Amino acid sequence: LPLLDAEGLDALTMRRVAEELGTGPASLYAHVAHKEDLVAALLDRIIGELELPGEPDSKRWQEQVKEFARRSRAIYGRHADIVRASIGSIPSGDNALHMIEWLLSVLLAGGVSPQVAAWGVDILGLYITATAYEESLEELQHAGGEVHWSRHDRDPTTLAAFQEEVRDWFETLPADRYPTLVSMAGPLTTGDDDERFEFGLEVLVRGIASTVSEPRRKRRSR
Amino acid sequence: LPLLDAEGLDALTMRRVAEELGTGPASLYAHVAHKEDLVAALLDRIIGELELPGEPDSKRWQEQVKEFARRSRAIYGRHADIVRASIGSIPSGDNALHMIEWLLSVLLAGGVSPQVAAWGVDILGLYITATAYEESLEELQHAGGEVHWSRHDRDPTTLAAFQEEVRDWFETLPADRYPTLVSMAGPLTTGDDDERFEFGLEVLVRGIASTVSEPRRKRRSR
DNA sequence: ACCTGAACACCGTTCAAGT
DNA sequence: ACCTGAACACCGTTCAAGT
Repeated sequence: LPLLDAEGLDALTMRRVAEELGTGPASLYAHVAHKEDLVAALLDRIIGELELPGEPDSKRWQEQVKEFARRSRAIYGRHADIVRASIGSIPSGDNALHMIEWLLSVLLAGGVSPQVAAWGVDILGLYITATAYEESLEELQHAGGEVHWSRHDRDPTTLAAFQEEVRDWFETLPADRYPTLVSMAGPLTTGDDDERFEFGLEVLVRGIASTVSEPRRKRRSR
Repeated sequence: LPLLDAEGLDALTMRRVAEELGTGPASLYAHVAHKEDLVAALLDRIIGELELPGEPDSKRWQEQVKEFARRSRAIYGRHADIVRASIGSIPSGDNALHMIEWLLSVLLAGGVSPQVAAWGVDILGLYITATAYEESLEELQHAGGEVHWSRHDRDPTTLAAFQEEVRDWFETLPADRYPTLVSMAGPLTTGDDDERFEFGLEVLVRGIASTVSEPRRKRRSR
């Protein structure tokens, strides 16, 4: 885990792990069948860090789903690009199952149909992991041949400078071929990762909520 | 390209490509700076296969966005797991820029705000590539040490058998720990890739459309 | 400008042999 | 049951040397 956090998934080779443990690479195969096994175990360990945001509450289901997504993203963000290992696999560890169990029951509590809840879990998971993976790539720092992860040196100054650079690039594209791209250089480079993540979350939750038929409003609430 | 299509991105090593071209791996570095360059060129070549679904039409923008997504998915599906190379990078090839230009103008034609259009392109791209990547992993076939890609041998019988297997697995989970998972075994294993893709697309387009304030309906149309 | 052979510094995994 | 050294069959990239 320390090796992963410091240098990322690519540095997590059987040889480096073995070295860290003071042994040779072949010895690891007494404990795991493949490298994949080792990474899957590490991933479930990390998913276990997630604290689910309370009991399903039908009145707050949309906020609960969002809070779940935010926490998931934060945890992946803390562990380099481990999330890459979770893309395209239904995680089946104990911690992952608890997570899915919780998310399903929140959606059901919200009045979402079983089919939409099932597929909704899929698409929310896809969104969270794909976003976290993209963001993990931004954190990658090459320094003297070594690769380092760092979530917090993206200070506002650096981000602003980077966005300005990209905006300039958009603005200098040939306006006859890409008129919209050129004119949208501003919006295209607006917003940090947090804002973008919230936007996508809002789109997804609204889309899922739109499948729920509004219950008749009570004459007097309370 | 034939090597990619037949054996996938992992088989696309500098050595194999060189062999295919009747030369040695070092010779490739006279034409590309890194392997990444080669893969990026291949990716833009493939994005070029996409036929954009006509001029932006404000009355059909939602259907146009969906059709664009379907075609993108289909093209990635035809080329093994090349889409993996596009995750987490803003593709900047000529063909990719045209694609973004078109999608932005469709969203704007639909009355979506510039900011939502910009972020909407992001999230739609994320959805398409992440889905296509997940699906590409399903197509992977190991045969005698060799890896093969095949989109069409997922016949309905095989799919049904696979879904039944997963459903049985869900149903045999401990019901006291995972009550919802067990009771939802049915919905969780319902639907093929096409249905799931359409569902996610519907959710996203509804979510984006929900940001557009409905224009006053004309008293008499036509 | 383009190509080459040979090498460097790595990989995941296997396997016979040990304790 | 667990561990080991050595090897196998690979990687991407570099570099001096060639045309």
